[in-house]
Amino acid sequence: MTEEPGRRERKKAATRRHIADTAREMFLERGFDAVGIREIAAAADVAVTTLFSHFPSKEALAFDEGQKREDRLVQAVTGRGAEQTIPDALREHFRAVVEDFARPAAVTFWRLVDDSPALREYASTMWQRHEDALTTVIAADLGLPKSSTTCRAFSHYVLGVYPLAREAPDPMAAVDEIFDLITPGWIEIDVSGFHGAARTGPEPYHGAESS
Amino acid sequence: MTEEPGRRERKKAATRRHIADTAREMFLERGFDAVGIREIAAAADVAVTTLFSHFPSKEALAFDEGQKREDRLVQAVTGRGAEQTIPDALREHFRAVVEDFARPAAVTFWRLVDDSPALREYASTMWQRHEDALTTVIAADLGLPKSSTTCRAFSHYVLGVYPLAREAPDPMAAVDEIFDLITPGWIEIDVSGFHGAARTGPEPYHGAESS
DNA sequence: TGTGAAAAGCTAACCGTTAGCGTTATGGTT
DNA sequence: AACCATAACGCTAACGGTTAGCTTTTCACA
Repeated sequence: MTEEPGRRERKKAATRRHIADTAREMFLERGFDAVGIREIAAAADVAVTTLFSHFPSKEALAFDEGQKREDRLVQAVTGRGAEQTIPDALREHFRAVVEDFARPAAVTFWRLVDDSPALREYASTMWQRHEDALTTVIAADLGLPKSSTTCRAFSHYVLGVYPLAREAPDPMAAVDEIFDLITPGWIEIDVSGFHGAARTGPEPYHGAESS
Repeated sequence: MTEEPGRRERKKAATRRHIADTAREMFLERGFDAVGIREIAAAADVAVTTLFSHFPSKEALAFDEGQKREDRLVQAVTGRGAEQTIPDALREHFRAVVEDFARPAAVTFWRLVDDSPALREYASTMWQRHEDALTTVIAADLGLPKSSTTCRAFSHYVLGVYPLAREAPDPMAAVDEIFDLITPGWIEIDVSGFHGAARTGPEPYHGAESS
């Protein structure tokens, strides 16, 4: 599956990387809104249609690692230690994310985002998608239906750390504050399983899906 | 202030209503994405520029009562009874919202929204704006800074009921479930004031705003 | 070497939105 | 009663992101 990619796929990946790099440079230099798609395509020496065959939108050019971010989030839940609860795993994950946000490259990137309404909105819809992914993986882990209100509420609450951690004066403290509010008392009200450790063999939910 | 509007403002309001009505009809008949702005303007017999002088975007044509919704939400906090806590006031508010969602007109409207990615995204950014408004009003009510992590986390959590209440099989139960999770134990960890009643004279926060 | 498919390209548009500028109607002021 | 500032509306033309339709190039594999 992940064998030698072959020349074709290597070239494709190279084109993709070249477009993204060119765009990022231009964005950082002149701002997201001040750079047009046609300009980027010209600068990268590709056709506009080629650009859109690699990226679904202009915003996706700037936010390239979005999928990786989501994968890491899901991984934090599925790949947690056998003795670790879901909230603890997520706290650990977000502490790492916050450290990542502090990197100089990340700082300049997020400044770029803050300067563009289009990018800000794209970011918040990205958190939304992450929320869906987190709900799915937690529900699967606990053997609950994806539509479980508690699962959704929990994921929604947790994903709130993204914007908070970016805007708080002390992001790491904000993360801890958020997770400290998830007391056993809160969670145990409805889903005692949340504080259980990782399952060895998850029992998938087989409830009703549609009428 | 709210005196006789005068012929000018009456005509303006009439134009606005006429545009919105025309658009809503067309949307319901053919779907949001299948109707173009130029078509709507032609059907309402106004210029495209006139349309955009009344509504900031195509989506705003469908989502007309967005601002009213936000006002009611804020009102639920500021206008709550002297003996009512913020969570209780919000629970009551959202129970009413859920009943509103059940109206036949609302049902068809939200079906329209669900069928259009553009409208769905617009809705979620609307919840976002509501979140900001709720944070502001709660922070003011409690005399905390707007940037208070707990305030923001709380507002974020609460606003999660909008999508949940729309998608849950039993919306009313979902609302109660969400608010039942807000235990005194949870809130008291950080903001004991959340469970206090309405203030008679709020003491505004005077802390540091920048650097 | 030939063949089929993926990748890249070109042209020309569509669609939401806005800028620039002119026209008319209205409300308040002299 | 004449007048003017301005709000409301209209027209034209464009901008910028995105896509459809179709051709050309590049590669994998026989």
